[in-house]
Amino acid sequence: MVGSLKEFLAEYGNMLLTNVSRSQPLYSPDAEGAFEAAMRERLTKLLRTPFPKQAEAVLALTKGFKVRKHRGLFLTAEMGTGKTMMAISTSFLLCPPKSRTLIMCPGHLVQKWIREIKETIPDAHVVNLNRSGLGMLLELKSTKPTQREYYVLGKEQAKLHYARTSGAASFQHRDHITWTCPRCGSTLDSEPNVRSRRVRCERCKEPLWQADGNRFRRYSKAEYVKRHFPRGKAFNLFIADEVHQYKAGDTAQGQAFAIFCNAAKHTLCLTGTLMGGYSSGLFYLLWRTSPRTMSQIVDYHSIKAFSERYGVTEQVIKTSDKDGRASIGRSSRVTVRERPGISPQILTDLLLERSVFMRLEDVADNLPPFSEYVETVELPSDLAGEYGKFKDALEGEVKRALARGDRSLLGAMLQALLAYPDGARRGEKVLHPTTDDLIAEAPEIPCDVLPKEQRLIEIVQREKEAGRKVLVCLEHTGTRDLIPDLVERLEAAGLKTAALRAT
DNA sequence: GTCACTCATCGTTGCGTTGC
DNA sequence: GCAACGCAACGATGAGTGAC
Repeated sequence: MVGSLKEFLAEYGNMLLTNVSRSQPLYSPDAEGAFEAAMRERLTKLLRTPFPKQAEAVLALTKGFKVRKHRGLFLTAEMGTGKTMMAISTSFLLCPPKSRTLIMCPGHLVQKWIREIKETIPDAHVVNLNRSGLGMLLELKSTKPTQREYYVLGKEQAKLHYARTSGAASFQHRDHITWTCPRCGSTLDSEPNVRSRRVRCERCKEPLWQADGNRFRRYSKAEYVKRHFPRGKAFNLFIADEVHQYKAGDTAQGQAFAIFCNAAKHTLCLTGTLMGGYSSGLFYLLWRTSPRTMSQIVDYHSIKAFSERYGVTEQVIKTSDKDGRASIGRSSRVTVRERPGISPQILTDLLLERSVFMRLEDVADNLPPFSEYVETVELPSDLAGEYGKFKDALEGEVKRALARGDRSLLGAMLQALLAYPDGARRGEKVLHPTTDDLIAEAPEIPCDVLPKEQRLIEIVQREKEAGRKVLVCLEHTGTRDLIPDLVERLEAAGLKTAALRAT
């Protein structure tokens, strides 16, 4: 195990240096040639131009697809660097004027993608696929692109399918139920497990499940693309936003990602956190975006072998004496599990070749100055006293509950202790989540303006005098709802305030 | 019969989306 | 607005299977 970056570099630095110096980067900002010049010229046709560092990332990705003929590439960039802008610009350079690009993203980002495409690509035809029904896909199937077409789809809409119900015939007897195959009439041992699409009659292989017409009547868009669109030709480019959310092998989202990778000629994966600490998190993403390379390294069904090669595994051997009637024996059980940690070799073997990494610092020159600091404010003495008593009472109750194996108070304790300092004038009560018994109580503290609120008002007034607007984010906006109290005090101080709620 | 291995299942907390 | 659902991430356990 490696503790710090210093230790990491001490252990792996030489190996990394050797491998990196051996590899020839496909794109270098200091050695641009005719290809880059032509692409830079084409970038000027966009409605808004990428920042210089963003343009370099776009050129590198485009070159990876066009020159090195990669099928899938990764853009791993920190929040705020402009992943959306870079992906849209890449699609502009990569795809012909009559082309189709599919974007899968979290549902709340669909409108943002649509807006940014319209602001960036001249004469783009943008379609919101994140609606129920397959109408748009049916139309796509029978037509060819007439311009640069973009289809934006939320990951939930991509995966959601109809519900399944039993396809077996059931017979109610006086005191029990029996099931039979609807095709051959064979008697079944039990009701079929409809969660598995593989459940079939053992005798005639008839599927023993069917669509449940009494629930949501819908069809997964990914499944439709898989069944009705040509492999590798349905879309010129598939952009998977927040791709780390699709890393699992057999979840519905992971399957949808795999289907769209297969349906498109190229796949561009966007994320801020490509590696979540475990090597296995990259296994299916790499298999689905670079199947040819991965097939030379490890079998699709050998995620464990991949973890052993590129990650950290722990082997636990449990032994126990196990005498038989006429023998003396010892049995052991070995379990191998993956632990956090990734070999740097994964960078040189798989990632450097097909990734662009970008940090916020890289585009910092084009962004307004930014700094973060913590402003600490003391609790008023009466509130501090009550907070201490409340905390002690809660801790005692939680310890007693934990001794009984009841962990349900932990969340309540955390939220109550976080909320009381800001909501002191309302008091705080903690009830048991299941029994509703009163666990602990903190009194209301009458206070016109809390010190923290006063400090916030001073900061907002200072910004206002400098001609700047202020965005204030706070927690506890649901059951406790601290927003009205804060708005009231800001307005009393002569500040114009608007509450922006999620719904 | 033993062993190594895979697969399925359960339970937990928190978050977000969908359907009603 | 609420319930249901899906997902991540982890640990634990038991059933089933094939090689030896």
